[in-house]
This record gives sequence, C-alpha cells and structure tokens, in this order.
Amino acid sequence: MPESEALALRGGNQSRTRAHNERLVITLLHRNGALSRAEIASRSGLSAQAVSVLTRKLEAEGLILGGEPVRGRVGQPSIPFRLNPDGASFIGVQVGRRSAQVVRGDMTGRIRDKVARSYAHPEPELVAEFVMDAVAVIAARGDLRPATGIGIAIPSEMWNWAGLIGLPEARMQGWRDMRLAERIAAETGLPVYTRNDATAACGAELMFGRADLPADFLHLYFGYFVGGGLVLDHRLYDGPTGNAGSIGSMPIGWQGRPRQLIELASIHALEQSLPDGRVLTDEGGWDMPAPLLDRWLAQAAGSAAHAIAACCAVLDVAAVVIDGWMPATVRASLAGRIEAALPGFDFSGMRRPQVIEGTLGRAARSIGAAAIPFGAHFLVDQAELVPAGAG
Amino acid sequence: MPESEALALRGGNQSRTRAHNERLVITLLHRNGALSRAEIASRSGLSAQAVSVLTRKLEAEGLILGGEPVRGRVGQPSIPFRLNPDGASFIGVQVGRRSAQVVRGDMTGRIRDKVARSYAHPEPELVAEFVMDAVAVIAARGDLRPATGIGIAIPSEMWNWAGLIGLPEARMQGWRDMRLAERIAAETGLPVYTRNDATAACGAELMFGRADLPADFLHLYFGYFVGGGLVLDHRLYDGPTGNAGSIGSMPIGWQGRPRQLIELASIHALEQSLPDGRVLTDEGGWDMPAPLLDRWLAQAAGSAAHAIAACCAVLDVAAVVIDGWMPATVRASLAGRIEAALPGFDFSGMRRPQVIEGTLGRAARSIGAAAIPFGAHFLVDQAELVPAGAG
DNA sequence: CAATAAATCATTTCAGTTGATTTATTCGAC
DNA sequence: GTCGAATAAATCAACTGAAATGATTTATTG
Repeated sequence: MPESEALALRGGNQSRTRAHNERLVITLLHRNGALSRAEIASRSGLSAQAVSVLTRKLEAEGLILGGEPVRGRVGQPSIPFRLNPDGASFIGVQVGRRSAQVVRGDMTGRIRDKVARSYAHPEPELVAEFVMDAVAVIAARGDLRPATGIGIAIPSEMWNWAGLIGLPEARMQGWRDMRLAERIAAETGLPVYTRNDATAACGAELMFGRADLPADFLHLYFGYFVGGGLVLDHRLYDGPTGNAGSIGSMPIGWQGRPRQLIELASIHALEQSLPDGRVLTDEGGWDMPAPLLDRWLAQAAGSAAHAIAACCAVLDVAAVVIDGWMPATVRASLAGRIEAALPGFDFSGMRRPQVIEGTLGRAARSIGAAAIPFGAHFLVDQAELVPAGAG
Repeated sequence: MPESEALALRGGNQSRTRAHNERLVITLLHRNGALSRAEIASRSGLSAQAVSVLTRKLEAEGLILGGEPVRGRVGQPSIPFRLNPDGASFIGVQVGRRSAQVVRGDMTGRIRDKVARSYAHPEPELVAEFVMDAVAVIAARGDLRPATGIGIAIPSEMWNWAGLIGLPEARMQGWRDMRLAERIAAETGLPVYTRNDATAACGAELMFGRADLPADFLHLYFGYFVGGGLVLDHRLYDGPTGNAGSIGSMPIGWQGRPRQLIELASIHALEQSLPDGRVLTDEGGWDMPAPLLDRWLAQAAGSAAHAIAACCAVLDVAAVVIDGWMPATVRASLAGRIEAALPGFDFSGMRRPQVIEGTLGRAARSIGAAAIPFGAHFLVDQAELVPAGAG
C-alpha cells in the first residue's frame, strides 16, 4: 500500500470528527483572534450546542481563554474566546550558515525563550551539539507547559554549498548524514519536524505574521542566501521534496550571462562586494558606504523582480512578501525597489502581484520552525504532517 | 464572514463523515480499479464493518459493482468491487477557437456520447446557441442515468485574444458577458462548473489518464494556443483566478527578443508559418513539408523547455506531461525534442523533470470538463468545488 | 478437520443535532 | 424611571446515526 495514500485518504469516524472540530475551533481563534461561541458556530457551521461542548473542553484543558462578557448589544452578553498563549509551547530550531538558534514559542507565536550561537562556519558536529544542548536546556525550563513538538528550519542539502559557505567539502559532508531530527526525537521523545529554512520563514509569516495576506502568495527571504516559500490556497506548499518555492535556483539573465538568483540577491553577494571583508549580521555591519549598498539593492531587487515575474507566469499569486534578516530600513528599500522594478516586466496575460513587506525579520525562521508542531497539532490545514521517523 | 472561510473551515458531523467515507470508497476504487472490501478497509483505515455497510449501500445505488469472487487463496473468496461505468454520467462542454464539443462521460471517464461543431471563428452567440442545444440533446438521451452535473472547459478571457483569433474586437466582447455557466445552469437545473481549458485537460489526465503519474506534475497542452495545468500533491491546482499553470504568458528569450511562450509554441504559430494558409485540425492538415514542421517543432520544444525550466525553479515538479490535439506521431516527436532540450538548461539546485506523453489528445479538454462534476460529486479531494451561482 | 481470511451480526459508544429552555441584556411603551 | 417585549447567547435533555468492537458465520485451502 502506498504510504502517501494511507495518510491522504483516511476514513472518518466519531473520534476523528471530534479531533477535527477541536482543531477547527482553535484554527478559527488563531485566525480571528477572539470569537464568541455563537460566532464560532456560524463560521464553522456547527450547532451552538456542539460549540458549547467543544469550547468547554478546550477551556478546561487550558488551550483557550474566555474573556470579559461583551455588553452593549441586545441579548445576553457574549463571551469572547481566544487562544491561551500559555496553552502549549513549541520548540523551534533554526540552523544557518553563521548562527543557529533554538527558541520556545507559545500558542500565539511569541518567542518566550531563546538560546543562540554564532560561528564562522557551520561545522556539522559542533552545531549539532549546540542544538542538542540548547533543546535540552529550553525543554527543561519549567515556566511553560512542556513543548508539544519540535520544528527544525535548515537549508536544504547544506552539503552542496560548501564552496559558498567556505568550509571544505569533506567537512560539510557531515550534514548529509546528520539525521538531526531523528537524533533530537530520540533524545526528547517529542515529535520532530524538519522544513527548509526559507519555507519555514514563509510559514511563520502565514501563521503569525501580517493578517492582510491573500490566500496565495510568494514569500522571499533574503538571508545569507535567498530562499522562497509558497502559500497556495492558505496552505504552505513545500512540494514533494520540500523545495517548492525555493527560487534561489531561478536562472536570471543579468548583464548577458545567465546566473542564478542566489548569486545575485543574497546577502552573501553583498558581503562579497564589500572591500573590507566585514561580516554582516542581522544587527551589525550595515553602516557601509551608500553606493555599495545601493549597488547591491539594485542588483538584488532587479533579479528578484525577474524571478517574481517568472513565478507569476506559472502561479498567479496575488502578493509577494519580502523579508530577511536585515535592518528594517534596508528591507523597506529592497521591497520598494522590487515593486518599482516589477512594471519593467511583461505581465500581459497575468496579474502583477502586490509587494508586501514581511514583519518577522531575523526571527522568521525560528518562529517558522516552532510553527510546524503548532500547525501539526492544533490546526486543521496541517493535520497530515508527519514527524521524523514516522514514515 | 469571508465566504472562502465558510467553505474551507467546516465542522464535521455524522452525516458529513458518512458522505466523506462514501466518497472515499469511490475515490479508492477510482484510483485502484478494483478492490475487495478488506482492501478498502485496510487502505482507508475504516473497520471492515463500516466498509461492509458502505459498499452495500453504494452497490444498491448502482454506483459500484461487485465482481466474481476471487478464489485460489486461503480463506473465504474476496469480492472485487469496481466503479459501475453506468453509475452516473457527466456532461462536458469544451469551447475552442475552431470548434466546440459537448460530450457525455461515464463514471470511468469514457466518452459515451458526443456532439461537435467546427467554425471559422468563435462568434459568441452562435457558439453559445450550439452549446445550449447540444447540452439539451445530450441530456435528453436516455441511455444513461441523467447527468449529475456539467463542466465547461473554455479559454480564460477569450475576449482578450481577438487579434490572434481573427475576429473583430467588438464581436469578441460577447464572450465577456456570456455567463454561459449560469445560462446552462438555469436551463438544465444542474450544477455547472467552469474551468480553463488547458487546466481541464490536465485534470482529465490526472483523473482518467495514465496511472503512472507522480503526485506533482506540470501538464502542457498544445492547442491552437499553449496552455498549462498543475497538479500539486495529487490535486489539480488552478489558483485564485483559475489561471495557475497557464504558462502561455511565460516570457521566453528567443533569438534576442523576449516573447511569450504562446507566440512560439502554439499550433497557431505553426499554422501561420505555413505558406498555403491551410487550417490544421486534430486529424487533418498535418501532411506538410517536413522542414516546416521541423522548424516549428524545434521552436516549440525549445521554448517549452525554457518555460519548464523556469517552472521547475519554483515548483519542483517530478514530471511534465505533453499533450495536445495533434497526431500522436507529432506529439511523440514534440515530447522527444522537449526532453532533449531540457539538459540545455541549468538545473543545478533543482530536479530535472521526467517528460511524459499524455494519452488523451483531442478529447482531453472535454473529458476534463466532464471530470469536474465527477470530482465534485464523487471524489474526496474535490469536495469543496462550488458550481456557478452558488457563490 | 484445522487454518485462514472475508464478511457479517449484534451490541455499544459517542459526537453532533434538534427543539425547548434558561439567562442576560437592550429597547420601547407608558 | 419602570416593566414587559424583543433579542441573542448559551445550555439542557432527548434523539439520531455512523463507526467501532468482538463474536460469529461463511467459504475456501491444505
């Protein structure tokens, strides 16, 4: 029996119905902030009685909180329910080229706890040790409920980027057989999920970012490299290999020679273009001469706009979200330049997407990592996610 | 309340569970051909008892058929169930630039009845009249169960193609306010669904075409124009406006000037390149001098390969299916050339997709049209489709 | 006749629905 | 201003119906 089918085509029964409806209530509160039982009933199509039972149970479990009754309208006052931030916690692990961090996020996506480490190069075993330790430390802190699950946001196939990362090929091979998720799962006994880091950043924006996002959008994350994520029909889509929307490989014709977006628009490229060999981080190093930054902004925005145009020919997304670990002012001008560059492409027969700035910056990937178990356990859209080792 | 949410986030209950499980049984039989009750139970996770009840009901309704008991293995013989071809019928309407056809498909996607008409130009009202008449005629024929629903496969925004179609702009405007779906729905009282024609062709291949397709693929349909369709995670994805995967608008750098794929790879382009002004159809007109066909094949395959490469940078599809209304031999060489052209593009960091020939040819779009109500009524994946007028 | 597997039977479980009822408020008539 | 009508939220009690469970029947092979 094909495994995907076994998972995708499941029969329904009473307990699954109940599980689905509980997730549904949580999903509605997650999306709308606060709703009365009556509003939950009308939005879900469930009867008032069913909602009454569901909310009572969820409140007893501490997953949702009832607020002050709302008066001022005819009839009995309604009680607004919202997610209890302390209802559950999730651990997010983010591994990058220059740093890694482990966070604990709460039910509303707020980071409640964080451990970070920077390094010159991502030595596989050293990074793994840090992560394992940090997860243990964070999981042990008792100020929140024990974590429900762990998400890892990490670049796909890190071992292929040895050249650009500046670590010998042989040393990078350690990443190939790392099986970090399995190791953490074995250590903690919790379900562990892995996702491409840029996709995770996209998921963070979808779940905990701006509320005005359309049902379908492309998300670009400018990190040491550029990555992308896709939201289709309100769902994060990461494709059969988890690399959908990774438009870093998009070929861009730039000054004659075709190059990949990743070479043109990464912060890596900016760093390389600086004469003093400085290291850029999310906070420091950006006080560079304006012409240097400008040149990179022009190149990055131009090539990103090209990639966006190509993407829109296939996907008809309504918006593009621009984010990355850079100062907010830089992100703003990057987004502005991309928006300005888009009309230069031929959008006949397709829609030109709106350009929107992301809101999460540096934290996007680790919040996105923590968002994986959140979604897997509490939201309806992602009920089918499977942790490492389960397949 | 946002409508999409009302549809997307529905609560579950017993009757919905039952409806889902009935669809699930049908979906499993649709995908697997024939299964015993025990196999259905193991694949769905339902209990044997539940499957027993479900299959008995579906058999009584004539939707599925039990076959001869399979002997030869230990234990009680198992009865293989399969879909009853005559269990239901669906009407598919396909409107093109040169012809329209209305078909009746059965439960297995076979065309059981067909009415077609050719024309030099798609005069809006004349075509609409033909379609309305043909639907009435086909719906009246009593050799099958009355149709469950009607699907329409039609190019998006036909009115924008006046120039290429060769009909005055003013006359084409009739398509803009046609509301063909509403008219047919009003006439027949049946649910009517509309979908882009190339997307419909893709859906036909997904549901009734080759069985060896991966979960994620891109489908190119070479018609009078070129269109595309996308299947993501076993589901036809057509995006917020129904134009996802319509890669006809993809910009292609070809001999210096950037052009859209539609100009380079359409059968329209081939026709224009022929000196004798002949008209190409799915059967006739293809006996042209080899160099002329060759030139078009090279151009179409080259530009399609370019579009495929761009698409793969975003989407990581495992395969590309090539189909169109052309002789099978032409399709075969087109697919072969596309496959040969792909390695010329830079696929580093992404996967080079397999090139597969489609199987449905001329009939793909009308079968795909009939497949819409089939999916909407009987398959689990498409339970959320809404007919015209319901929104 | 034992083993095996499919399929069914009889009973139980439980989640949501339905329709009546309670609760808490605003609104309008006097 | 006070009181009853209207309104809306929320709950109660009884009912429904779908699937699960465990025992049983059926049909086959060995």
